Amino acid sequence: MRIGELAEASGVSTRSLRYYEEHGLIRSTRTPGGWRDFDGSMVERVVMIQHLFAAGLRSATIAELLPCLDAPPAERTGVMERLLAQEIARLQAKRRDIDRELDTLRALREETALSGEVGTGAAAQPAR
Amino acid sequence: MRIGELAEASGVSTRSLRYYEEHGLIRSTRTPGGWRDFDGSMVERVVMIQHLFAAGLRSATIAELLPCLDAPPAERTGVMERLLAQEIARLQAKRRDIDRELDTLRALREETALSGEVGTGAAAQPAR
DNA sequence: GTGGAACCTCACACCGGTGTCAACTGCAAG
DNA sequence: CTTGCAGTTGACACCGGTGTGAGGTTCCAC
Repeated sequence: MRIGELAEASGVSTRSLRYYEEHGLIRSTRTPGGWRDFDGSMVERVVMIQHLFAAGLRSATIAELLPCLDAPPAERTGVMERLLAQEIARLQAKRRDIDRELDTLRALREETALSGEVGTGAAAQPAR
Repeated sequence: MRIGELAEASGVSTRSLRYYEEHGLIRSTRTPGGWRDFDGSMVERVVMIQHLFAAGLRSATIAELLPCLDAPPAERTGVMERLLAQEIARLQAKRRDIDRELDTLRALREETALSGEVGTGAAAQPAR
């Protein structure tokens, strides 16, 4: 499939797809005329890449991580596992930040609503 | 207190403090010679601003939000409440995103660990 | 009154993913 | 063969918080 199709199928701009390729996140063959030709499996991968970007990973990290998807299990290295663990930890930290700020904002809101009531440590965790 | 002290006390660079002031996040008086003079209460505020940044708020949003901290409750407007509610909603959404990304990464990790097991929708939510 | 640290303003650079424009070429339908 | 859309590369801009440096001024301790 060509870049326009992939863009439409994955919901990512052609600009971004070229960027992904340039940075080794996706691969393509070329037609004799130089047009990119993508494998259908790239749709799924591009979507995942988007998720990883959304999670705050940078392209270099994703590039290191992606071999997990391609390589036969035997070749998966401890490096990748460490990378994964690291990213997971990062996200967990971020999650805690957000929780803390949610607490702050909720306290602020209660304060506003109650006109002066000082919410010391409000904000229980409602089910997600 | 002057900018260097505030920087040290809050752990934020003087550059950033000037930026915060420029964008209305903190205020200062000036000495006759033009040096910034910060109130001691700014330390706490700067720390909070940092947290809000960490949670992904942008300076403009923080600037709109901060009056909640200053204004006596009586003067708090519905606008602020709406803003608060909006940011809370945004953070909650972000939190859900992060949870989803954590799922993705955890699934990837399991896959790696299990050598080829295809994790379709893995990753239960372990207590935070 | 003087040295030097701390401050001032202004300006430019960076990161990294994406938008956008320019100038050019491939491909397929008429 | 022509037309025109879709593709190609390359370059520049943007966002927003921060680093950095130049060139000048203020403050304070000696």
